Amino acid sequence: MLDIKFIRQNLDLVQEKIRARGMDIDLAAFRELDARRRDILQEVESLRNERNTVSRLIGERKKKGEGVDDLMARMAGVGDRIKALDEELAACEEELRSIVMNIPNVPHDSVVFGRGPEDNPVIREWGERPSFAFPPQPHWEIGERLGILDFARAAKITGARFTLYRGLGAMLERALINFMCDLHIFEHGYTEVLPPFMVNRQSMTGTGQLPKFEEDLFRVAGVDYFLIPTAEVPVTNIHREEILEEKDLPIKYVAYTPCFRAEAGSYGKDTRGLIRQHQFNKVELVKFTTPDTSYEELELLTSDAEDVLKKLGIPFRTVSLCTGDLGFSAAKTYDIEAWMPGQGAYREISSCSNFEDFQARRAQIRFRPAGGGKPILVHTLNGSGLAVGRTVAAVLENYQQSDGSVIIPQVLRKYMGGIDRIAPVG
RNA sequence: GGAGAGAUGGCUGAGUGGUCGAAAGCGAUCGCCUGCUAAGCGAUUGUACGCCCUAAAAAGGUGUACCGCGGGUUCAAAUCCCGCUCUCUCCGCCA
Repeated sequence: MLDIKFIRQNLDLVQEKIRARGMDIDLAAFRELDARRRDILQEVESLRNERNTVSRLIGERKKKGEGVDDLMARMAGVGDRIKALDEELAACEEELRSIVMNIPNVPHDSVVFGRGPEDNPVIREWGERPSFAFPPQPHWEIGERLGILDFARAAKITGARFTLYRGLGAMLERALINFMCDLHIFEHGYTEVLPPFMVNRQSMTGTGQLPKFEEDLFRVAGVDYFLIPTAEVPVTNIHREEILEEKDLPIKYVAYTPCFRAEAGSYGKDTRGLIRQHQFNKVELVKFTTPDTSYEELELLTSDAEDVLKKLGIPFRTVSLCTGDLGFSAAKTYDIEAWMPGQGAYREISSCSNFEDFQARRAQIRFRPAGGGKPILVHTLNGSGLAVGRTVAAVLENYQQSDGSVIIPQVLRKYMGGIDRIAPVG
């Protein structure tokens, strides 16, 4: 969420930035509620002041054995008035809060204006797209033919948008998870964490999934817990309501977790293959930084994620999301898109964002400056490093051979007992 | 699942209705002392939201709230009552 004071002082700017995102929120209601809140606050606080003063006086008089009837009479009804005003204030603040919680982050100045994905500028491209002497197959066909991806049985076990990995397919997924984690831990200096896969409502609110996006989440029956849609949620909330030390920043975490998404409203999109699943594995990078280093750290984080594709030898391009495509909480986002020859398209495989203090304010994550002084909100960043299922898809499509087999990229072989190829059975 | 104990500031820990935002200690910061370090002495040391001051901010002044969370009783609640959450101990069950 944005700073209420910032909204109050920059009402027009905020209004304009919301429009650039293609949203329309009327801030007139904000202005009105904000003013009313301060009026009520002043009234109730002066009443409280009176009550505190008189109560103290009653205490003193009683100690001396003097009468207090006149003071008691004066206080009659004051309590009720305070209570009534408190209720009014609470209602007012609740309304104000729901407006502010639904205001998206302000895009960074470097983010270009645009309506949707087609307006995202390409920042860089890497790798040479492989050429094939045969029509390259999409990964779902490769996977089913090799007997390593079984969508039909997953549908029987659970339903649509689930996958059963089998044999070397399961091993490939697991190898990728280990390869990615090791790379980020040993070469990029991240600390590994393994968080809970369910979180409470407060955590979901802290990172911005709630209150606005509840329909995208799986909720656990019986308790108010949610399955995590990304490790960003539990990992960012590690430091919720904490004051960190500046010397400890930046803090860099890497976490492998499964992710669970309801994918409401995506019917008919990406119905085949590993691209859009209700459950998928992801290795996530999360950083906590000072405000003046967060954009450098975003570049580094993005390059850490790109490094995975470079080491796997998979061509990709990196785009910067335009205002119309930017997520609710992000100030700036780079999407890394892997080349998928079987689909003849680049597909998102990682999304790296700087949230500035938007999540930190909701989650109250601060740091104490090195020289002392008041705590300052940290900047939070995260990015996929990478989405594992989509990486399996990219490996299958980029490394497919004319005989129907798939070569295992060199860097993964030590994670697969030396196996260098997935060959068709028989 | 059953029984019991607990939750107070950066940390330890006192406080069972009235000048308690909260003793004491530790830690931290500043100053003094000291050849250096240590020790010693003195001072300062929570967060949020209003208002005043300010061009604005910081600083300062002032008010209010916060002693796990939410309600209640009372002129007055860290303190009494109710509900909830979490932690610990014991018992049961269990991967």
